Amino acid sequence: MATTQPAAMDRPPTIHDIAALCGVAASTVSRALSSPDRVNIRTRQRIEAAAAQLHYIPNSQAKALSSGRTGAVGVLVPDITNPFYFDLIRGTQLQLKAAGYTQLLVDTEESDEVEASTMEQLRKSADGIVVAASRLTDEALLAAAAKMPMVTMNRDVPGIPAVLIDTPSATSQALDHLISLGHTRIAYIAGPATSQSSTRRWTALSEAAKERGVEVRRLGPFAPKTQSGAAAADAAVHSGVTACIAFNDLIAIGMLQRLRERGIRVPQDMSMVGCDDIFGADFCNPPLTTMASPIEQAGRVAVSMLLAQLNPLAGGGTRSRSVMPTHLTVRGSTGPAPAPG
Amino acid sequence: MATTQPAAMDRPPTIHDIAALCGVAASTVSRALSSPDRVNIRTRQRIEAAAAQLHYIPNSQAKALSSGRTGAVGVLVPDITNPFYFDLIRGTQLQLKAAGYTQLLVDTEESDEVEASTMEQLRKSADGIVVAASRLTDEALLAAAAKMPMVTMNRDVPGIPAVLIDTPSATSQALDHLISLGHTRIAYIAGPATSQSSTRRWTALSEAAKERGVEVRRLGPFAPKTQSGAAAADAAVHSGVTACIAFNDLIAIGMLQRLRERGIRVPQDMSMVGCDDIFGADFCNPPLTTMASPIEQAGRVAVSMLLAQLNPLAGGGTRSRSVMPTHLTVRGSTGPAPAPG
DNA sequence: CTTCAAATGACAACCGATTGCCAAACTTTG
DNA sequence: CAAAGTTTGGCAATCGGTTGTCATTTGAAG
Repeated sequence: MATTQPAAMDRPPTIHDIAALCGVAASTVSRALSSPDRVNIRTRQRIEAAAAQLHYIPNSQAKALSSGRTGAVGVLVPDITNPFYFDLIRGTQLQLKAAGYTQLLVDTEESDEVEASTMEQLRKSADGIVVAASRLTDEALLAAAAKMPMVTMNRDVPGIPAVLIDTPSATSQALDHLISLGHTRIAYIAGPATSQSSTRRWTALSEAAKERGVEVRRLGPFAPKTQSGAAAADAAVHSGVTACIAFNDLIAIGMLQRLRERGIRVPQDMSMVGCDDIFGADFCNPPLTTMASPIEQAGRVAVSMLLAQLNPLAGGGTRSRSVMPTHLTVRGSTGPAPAPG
Repeated sequence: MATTQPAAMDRPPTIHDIAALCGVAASTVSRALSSPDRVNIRTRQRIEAAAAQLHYIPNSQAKALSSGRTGAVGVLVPDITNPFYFDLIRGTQLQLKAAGYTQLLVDTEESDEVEASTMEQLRKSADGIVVAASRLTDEALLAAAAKMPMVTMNRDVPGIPAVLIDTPSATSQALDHLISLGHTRIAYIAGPATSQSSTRRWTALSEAAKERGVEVRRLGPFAPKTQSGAAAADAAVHSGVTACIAFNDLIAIGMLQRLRERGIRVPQDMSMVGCDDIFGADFCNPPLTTMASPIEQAGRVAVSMLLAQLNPLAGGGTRSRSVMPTHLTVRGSTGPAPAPG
């Protein structure tokens, strides 16, 4: 059965096919498709029609090779299976797609080496990167940022644009909440030693505690996984505190499970506060009081900042810092401090 | 301060830089680095030393353009934020990395159109794809599979290699479990209409129910999200069943929440069975009885099958089908049927 | 009707690798 | 020591676009 289509090709059409079909040079086709006003509108329309007819899709590899722009942005997260990153990834993906970019998502496995080598790799295949919760040193990050446009998430290094989640101030809110419930002996369950977020929260927390005259001790570091919860829970119980503020919800949920196993009631015997309001925080048992923030939006903002760096055309000066608000969401895991004795 | 390094270059080194440094042709460098035995071992060592000294990293775009192989594999999932896919993604990522491939992860947003256009896009930038829970028709999938190597997950189309999770047989186990607890009126909470998994489970379930002489009715379809749980729970209660087998854990967890709001006790008034054993299934309230399977391993197997297609060198014939076992994990959400009346 | 500027489109070099082909160099054998 | 066979390594084309340069066409103005 004959069709109006030219003979079906075994391989994808190129601009040369379009050029042949229209009787123009390949370069004209290239211009018509990328910088439309450099070409006669009628020619352009013919070319566009031919492109549509052939179902032309530009070869991104070739485009990247000759233009130097890849149209891709790398997104580095320490652990894809950490629910905290879902919404972040979703946010970056949506914003990138809206701008016509492709997202290259990489799990750096909580490893500084993997992170560094990934960046090196991406230097050729991405126009820029968004780095969440970097495990690198400030120096290494600065060196990497010098080689390619970068925006960090939850990592504040002078000279590198960043999106920060304001958990430190939420941490103070959490502390006030616990104090208002009568708690005076409180533990901070620390995250990885290389996590700047953890450090910043601890700083904010211990300062606030001093002002308010309560005792906050630091336990850890612990890996940000539910499995760490058992050790953390045991440490908390042993230390004699009546409430814990955990580095994140994963650890907090793990602690809830362990406390339940040990017959320690939450919140009657021990109050728990998590951080991030991840998937699961609202339906664990008891539901977790936690510090929530608009993560998906944070992802979008990070991408916007990066794209502003890549395409400085728009007038507005490039923001180099964006702080996302965080608030305490109180659920069932916090309650009045147990009567002493 | 002078170093032994050649003057630092402002741009990444290429094989030409290496060639110049060693006094050989660029093609010799290319051969030395890719097919080592086509080049004199001493020359090769000189080249390797130079490459190391310059911190040479091959440009993957250029490599792809000239060789036709991209070294990347696309992984398409309908919804990145669905915890079911975390382990799958982790599995594919690990196996791909081990084989020296890069993973291109794409969220197709439960949309057949996005899925189709993504495949078209990937045709140029990936060597093959793993498609999880496709929303496309069999015809569209076959057409796509004809254009590039493909392995599907949880989608059985003759002619396309697939990894299947044996939830149908687990569904029967779940049914037997419920029957042994005295349930006779049971509902299947269906997933998306275009999900073959949902269809396959329903077929297996209704057949098993007929054999065993119990009544199983189908409710839905429901979107595979916790938010759908409310409507599903209401429908289940209204239909008068005493137990539900849900399409997946997300819906089941959403139902648990709704039932709790409505004061319907689980498992005393209603038993719930989920599917997938996702993150959260073990710590929701009550913990969810669910059908579990080695998802991460499924991801690894899918990648292995794909790579076998891409590099047919190894002797063994290519498997075209792999079925992952599934078993019922009983937790607190299932219990004896309520006494009639 | 001529003149000049602006708009347009063709040519060719280039991005950084891969790879077919061939010549030079080497090893082996008679 | 020469002939035949093997390596080895260089040249150049190629992948599919982009982009600088330049010649030509077009239109407007004088």
